[in-house]
Amino acid sequence: MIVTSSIPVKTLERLLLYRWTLKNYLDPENTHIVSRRLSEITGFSPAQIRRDFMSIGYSGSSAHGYKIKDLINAIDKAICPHSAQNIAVAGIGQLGKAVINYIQGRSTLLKIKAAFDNDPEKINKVFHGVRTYHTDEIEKIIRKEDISMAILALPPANAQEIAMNLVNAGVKAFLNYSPIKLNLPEHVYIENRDMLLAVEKIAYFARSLKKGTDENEGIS
Amino acid sequence: MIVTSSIPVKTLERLLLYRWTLKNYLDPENTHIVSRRLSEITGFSPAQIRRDFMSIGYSGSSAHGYKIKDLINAIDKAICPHSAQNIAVAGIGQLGKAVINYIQGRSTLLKIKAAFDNDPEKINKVFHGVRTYHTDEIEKIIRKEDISMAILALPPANAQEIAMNLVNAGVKAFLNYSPIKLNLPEHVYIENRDMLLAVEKIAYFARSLKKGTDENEGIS
DNA sequence: TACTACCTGTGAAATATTTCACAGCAGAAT
DNA sequence: ATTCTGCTGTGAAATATTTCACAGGTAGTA
Repeated sequence: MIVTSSIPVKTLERLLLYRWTLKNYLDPENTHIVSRRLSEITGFSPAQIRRDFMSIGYSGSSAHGYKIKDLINAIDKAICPHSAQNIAVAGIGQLGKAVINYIQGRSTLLKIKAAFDNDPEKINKVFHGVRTYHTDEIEKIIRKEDISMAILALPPANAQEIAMNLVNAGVKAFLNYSPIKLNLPEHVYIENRDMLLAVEKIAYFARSLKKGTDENEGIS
Repeated sequence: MIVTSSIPVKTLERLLLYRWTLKNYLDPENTHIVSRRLSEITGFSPAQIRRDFMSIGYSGSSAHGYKIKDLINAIDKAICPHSAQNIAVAGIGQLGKAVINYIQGRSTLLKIKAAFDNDPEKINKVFHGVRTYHTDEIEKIIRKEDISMAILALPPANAQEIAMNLVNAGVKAFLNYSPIKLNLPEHVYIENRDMLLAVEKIAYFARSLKKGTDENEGIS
């Protein structure tokens, strides 16, 4: 058995997107898909798609392309959880609730099991099946619910401290929507999703494309 | 004068982060910064940081490093708007409101000028200074307010159609939080931010890091 | 002035990622 | 059975991105 090293992050991201796309595409009419078609849908090149599937060891047929059901299974095996992984949301303001709204129920194995906040008003309220606890209870609840991931949707002032508490309780990976650079131990994974930076990024492209007759005019 | 071609996307992202970091770092004590220090804060290597600044033509001093104020200006000149750019939010549910909450007021030149929804309950309400209009008015409002960018926070069912209406009205770039692959003309820029994919991504790392004594065990 | 320490800017090397291009296969058609 | 078509898998090339490593600069110190 070949024990390959880990999948490159970019490949991982594409695989997740293929998986999601394929689930939508699959129906009795469409049991198979060829790389060119998937390319049209996702925007990645056919060659890249084939290479990505190669990287997880899935082979298609030269006549019908890839069998969608098997392909999804292969992606699952390579990069999706085999057992439940539980999530906490820190900060149960508008964004925290939006995240719960958005995530909860969309995955069978990834579940939000608790929310944390320090506003007494919010404690013990249940939203979409998620109970909010006081941040003092992080240690206890994280261990009790076996939570290994957290989504931060907090005001920046508290984010660092609360993230550190979560790490100490056993959280290994963060999705950080708070506009702050977290300073956490090396072994913790952090994915930053600052909305303002995202808007600034698209603003750059909106400008480049504004009057552009061609696409290359980043700096003038 | 050298008219370089456009900045690579990854460099752009880092520059935006430097800019934000530097703004926080700047105070009477810290007028200058060296690449090593900025590396400690941002996690990018000193060589990369120097090269990024090189790419926008900003030079530091070999004695004191980079003068923060000038550096921020140089980044502004290279990648930030020189005049106002207006934004619309499509879908004024929990996520749409969270986005407005988060963005509005954090940038002087990027402003959310309108929201769209088709729930009659929401029309004409004003939230953080942003009025919600019916989606039928997209064409009119986008042109009136000179909006070139849109943030999509809609249920997937409507997203494609509304995005297309926005494009027809003149929107050039999208930040898409709806879990859907948009099919829009080539010249439109789309930045996808599906939250579920983001969670699945961190879940992958949470697993790899769970019991790992070393960091390379993506597939076992 | 001379020496030290530490920094930037950058060519060149290293690495990572994507694309090219084609051999080889499998079903369809005749 | 043979030919045709269109697809996958993949070595090799191309491209993009990051790091190395060091020349050269500037301030501080004696």
